[in-house]
Amino acid sequence: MAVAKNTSGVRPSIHSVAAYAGVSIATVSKVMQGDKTVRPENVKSVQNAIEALGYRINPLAADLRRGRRNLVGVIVPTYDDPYYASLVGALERQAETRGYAIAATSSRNSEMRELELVGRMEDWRVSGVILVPVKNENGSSARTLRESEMAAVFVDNVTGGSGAETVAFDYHAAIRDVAAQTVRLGHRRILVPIQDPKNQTQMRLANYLVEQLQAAAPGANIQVLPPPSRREKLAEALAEIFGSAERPTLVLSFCELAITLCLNVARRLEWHVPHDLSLFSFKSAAWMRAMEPAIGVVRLPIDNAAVTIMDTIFQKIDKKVTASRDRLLPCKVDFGQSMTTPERIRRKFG
Amino acid sequence: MAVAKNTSGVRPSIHSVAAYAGVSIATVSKVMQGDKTVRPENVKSVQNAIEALGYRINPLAADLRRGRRNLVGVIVPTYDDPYYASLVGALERQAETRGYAIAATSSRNSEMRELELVGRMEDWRVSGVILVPVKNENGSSARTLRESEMAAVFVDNVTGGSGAETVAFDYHAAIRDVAAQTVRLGHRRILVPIQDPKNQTQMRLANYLVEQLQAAAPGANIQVLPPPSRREKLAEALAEIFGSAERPTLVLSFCELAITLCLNVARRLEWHVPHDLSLFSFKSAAWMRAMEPAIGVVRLPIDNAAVTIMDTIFQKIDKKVTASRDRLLPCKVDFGQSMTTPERIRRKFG
DNA sequence: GTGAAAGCGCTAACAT
DNA sequence: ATGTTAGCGCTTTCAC
Repeated sequence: MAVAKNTSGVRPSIHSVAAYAGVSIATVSKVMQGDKTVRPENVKSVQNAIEALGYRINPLAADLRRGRRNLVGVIVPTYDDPYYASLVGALERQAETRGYAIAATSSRNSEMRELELVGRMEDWRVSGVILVPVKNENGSSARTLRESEMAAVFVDNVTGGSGAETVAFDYHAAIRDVAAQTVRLGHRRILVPIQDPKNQTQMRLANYLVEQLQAAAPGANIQVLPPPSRREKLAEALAEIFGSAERPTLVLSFCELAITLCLNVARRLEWHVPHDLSLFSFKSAAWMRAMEPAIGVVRLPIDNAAVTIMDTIFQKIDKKVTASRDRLLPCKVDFGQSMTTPERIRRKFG
Repeated sequence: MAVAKNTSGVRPSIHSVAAYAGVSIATVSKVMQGDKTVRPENVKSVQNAIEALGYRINPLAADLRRGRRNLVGVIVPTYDDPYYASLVGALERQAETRGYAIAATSSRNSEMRELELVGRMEDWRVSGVILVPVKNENGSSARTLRESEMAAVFVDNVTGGSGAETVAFDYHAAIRDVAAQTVRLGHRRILVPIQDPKNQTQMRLANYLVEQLQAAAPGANIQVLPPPSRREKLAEALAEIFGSAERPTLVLSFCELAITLCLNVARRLEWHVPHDLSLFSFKSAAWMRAMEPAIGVVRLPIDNAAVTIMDTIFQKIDKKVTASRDRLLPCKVDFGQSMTTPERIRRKFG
């Protein structure tokens, strides 16, 4: 039956409920936490009081008293990376499945701010922190975090082997796949555009790619292309590269923009992808999959990652701690139709 | 001078600081809030104690006592929309400028969840809530929010004129610009793909666009294309539309995917954009700007929006309340090079 | 200018 | 099974 809800400005406290129900606040508290040792009729009258008054527990008071909160902090470098945005959403879902909420923050790619945020999480008495580090899990904010009481999991930008709990994507396996396919197809002139030389993880991966390629195809011509100081110059740089006699037959890109610009070059020169130019992107975007031909991409299992991350952090929160592990999640390489052998390219351009 | 920091597991409380400094906790509290009535030497010794002990205020306790928090809740439909993701980041910055933090959550496009989140914000005793409604500012969560003690601002998916405080983008002006340009160029066969018929705001805007076009170009053939049940069917639908004799000369798209697919069609049929097919996208994505020719887009002033939103909500928080207003932010129409007259199309196809 | 004391709303011993 | 009580760490009167 619907009851007239409390309509005054002040929110009812546990005392109001106790008074209304004719019991003590301890009993109300017990009912709130589902304690089984309360007489059914008292449970009933407390529930009535709660309903009538529109009572809701004050988590500030409860958490202050209990000394801990069902809250995990999340720190990502930026929301503007669709993967991080998606990760935050997935973590929110996972946390709520377990009766927790997340406190999401962004470090804006600043290690200094990252450190501040770790401090803020400590102030907020969160149970754990999920940190996607700006750099890696060995910086000062990471150290502070590990030395704190809070459960900590480091995600994505990690080196591993540092004794911290980490969850990352197995980019290396993906890179090996792509390198193998590259060599199998016979490409020997390869362009590798990168997005941001300051992104340590990306640089390590680009280097790993180059190593793999050079090991499997000795003497291959591999050009790593950092972004020019002015973004608009990238188009010019690409135009020049593709105008040269030693033009690449394949682009393996860490940079979304470079993919777009390569498509522009191809269209202008009436090259067809993949027959005149092969493409592959390590960063997946929806439009790349919708293109014809579909651009090959690496896709990250974000939802799986969120599950793994939350499993991991709750093991630590619940003190079911074993040794810390580096967890590696396989990612899916989807070659699409954007890579083929460079034969036609050779025929066409010599 | 560096001092040995407190290294025990427990965090120092205001009592430890008071004891260390040889003053009362009231004095420590005053020093923490910058009260001017404390003797300089006491300020000094309290600061020493804080430094020595590594004291940090417990915001849970402080906020519980004070009855309010320097926190504003943010509820967006999803983080996966780049605009919302970007908005959350911008709001985070703005809030922190004013000494506040945000509590970001996503309603996952569910009005039910939106309502729950409003309740959660109330439980959390936030000072205000910034709500990007799933539907509009007249739903039950919005009503609950307006009836609460919390300052409320509704953003983006709003109808206006409801007496609530709203901040939205002036899509209508942008649509009028695009419609005017369309008519000026002489297009009379126009395709309008939409992303999601359940998105009320988008539907209203699409209808407004159609009205504008029909008013300015009576008898024009305007086809609104909702997404097929299976996403993959969209390519087929487009192929069919562009294969017909009455093929559109212009696509005004509310759907990013449709733009990509139109480019595919154009490439396959060897049509050039804009000479054989004109394009415009109401949703801006980075790759569209990098294309050659650059696709015309509408860009939203997200940073301005964040400033306006925070200004608005702080006026309400600080009780500098006047009447509620509907604020409209101009957005930038950037036509790029993807629209031209349909002359060549007529010549080519009759 | 300072400190004692009350209390924010809750949880958890502990006594009954 | 229930109630009393003592705090959690802080802010804020209000005497002094």
